[in-house]
Amino acid sequence: MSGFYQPHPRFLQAIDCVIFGFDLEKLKLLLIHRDFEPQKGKYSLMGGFLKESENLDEAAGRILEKLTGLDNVYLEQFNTYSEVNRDPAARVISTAYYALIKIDESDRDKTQSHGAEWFDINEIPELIFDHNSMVENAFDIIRHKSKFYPLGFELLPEKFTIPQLQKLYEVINQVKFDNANFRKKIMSMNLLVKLDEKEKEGSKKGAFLYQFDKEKYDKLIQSGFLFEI
Amino acid sequence: MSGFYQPHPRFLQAIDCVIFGFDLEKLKLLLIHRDFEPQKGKYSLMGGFLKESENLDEAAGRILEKLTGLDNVYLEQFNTYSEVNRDPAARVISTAYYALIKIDESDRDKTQSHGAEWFDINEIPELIFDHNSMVENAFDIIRHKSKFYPLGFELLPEKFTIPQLQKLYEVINQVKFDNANFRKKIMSMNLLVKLDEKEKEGSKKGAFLYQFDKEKYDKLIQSGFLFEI
DNA sequence: GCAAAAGTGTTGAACTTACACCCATGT
DNA sequence: ACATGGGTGTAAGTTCAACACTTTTGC
Repeated sequence: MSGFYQPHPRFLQAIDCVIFGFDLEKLKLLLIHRDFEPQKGKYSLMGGFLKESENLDEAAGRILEKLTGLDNVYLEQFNTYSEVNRDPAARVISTAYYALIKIDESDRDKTQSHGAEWFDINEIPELIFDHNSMVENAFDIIRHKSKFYPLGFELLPEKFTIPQLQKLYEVINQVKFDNANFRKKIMSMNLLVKLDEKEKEGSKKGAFLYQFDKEKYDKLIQSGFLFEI
Repeated sequence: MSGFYQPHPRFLQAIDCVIFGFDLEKLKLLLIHRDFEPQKGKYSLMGGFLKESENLDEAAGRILEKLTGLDNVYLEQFNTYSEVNRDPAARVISTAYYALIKIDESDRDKTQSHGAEWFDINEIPELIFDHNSMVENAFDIIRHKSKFYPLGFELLPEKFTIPQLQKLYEVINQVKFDNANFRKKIMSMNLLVKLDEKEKEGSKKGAFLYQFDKEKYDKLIQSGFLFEI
């Protein structure tokens, strides 16, 4: 039974993670300052190699946990990179994932011990191999996908204000929205639960905090509802 | 330089193609009746293994050409499947592509010599391994993507009528559209060139033929236009 | 002449957009 | 008291969905 595939070549299989975060001001990316070979000293995405005992999703989760301490994170495969010389040291196929994490929940000790730093999405340094392409592709995908799926809430704290949510969509789409209209659109979906607390950092008046109601969203989806920003 | 990655395992890397076509009535998929092991006798997607000398896009193009004789086809990677036991014969990672082809241009001799047959998308038989999941995933993606990108024209002959275009979108989305409104929406985009010919098979009156103007589309995109059905 | 599909026109409802305006509060 | 960002209201413009209607032709 195991003889059919003998003549075909085998490849090293890597995983790279494009990790997005939002600090309530800017969209950020978590990058590694490499103190290991190859390309020691440069910046890169967090990555690793696939093991015999796991699938790619599991490997991506393992790698992300190692860096951030976070489990149960929004993590999605988006492309597999396979240029023959993408990695000059060896033929490596790399499957890329993007992760959306809540910065405030990540483990600072872990990220620091890996030499990881947050970069503004508009100020990404030169990265190794094809990692800059991976970042661009991932950003394009979340920009498009965030319009039709409630991805945004993965990047915000559990409790957030409407202006914070608006700011997030503005930095993702690199546009300005009218605050009155943005609010109306979001509210008309009935997906947010208003809390009795206010957030007072951002303004003198303070803004009410809300939570995303995932159960309600799942129910609405069943009945044909389309999320759209 | 080549010693860094030594301890990591290597994997067989396959490519599988979900090949869509439209016969002006139904959305179809090109499947192989396997007369080879493993799983001889069952149906599967067309696939193959990655070579040392090529990347995945090139491999997918090669495999598609072998089956259909077609070059320069709309072909896009959409997911990499890596379950540990997805192929019981060996650990194989498979990157899946979907192709949109014009049935009338494919090489019948080639497809027949590979034992390939067209199946209605709603009547797909049981396929080997995880190929049924691949088909479902690919269909979901083209359904979504065809709303915002002019994918449909890849499936139609060079010259087509508005009712044919409408029928295509109806079978992709499994809905019925109002013909007056569909026509208005398409026409308002100014992307079709009306020809002086009529198509007389489909009806007594006959319908005018049109061509998709790719150059105009590219120009409009530059200036911020959004295609949407 | 009638059935059937191609193609046009009209209308009210729904949704967007722009913008004026009020509210609460720290300084 | 006033500047600042939070939050509400409204009117005009645009798009959308439903459907009535006309056209052409093979039988």
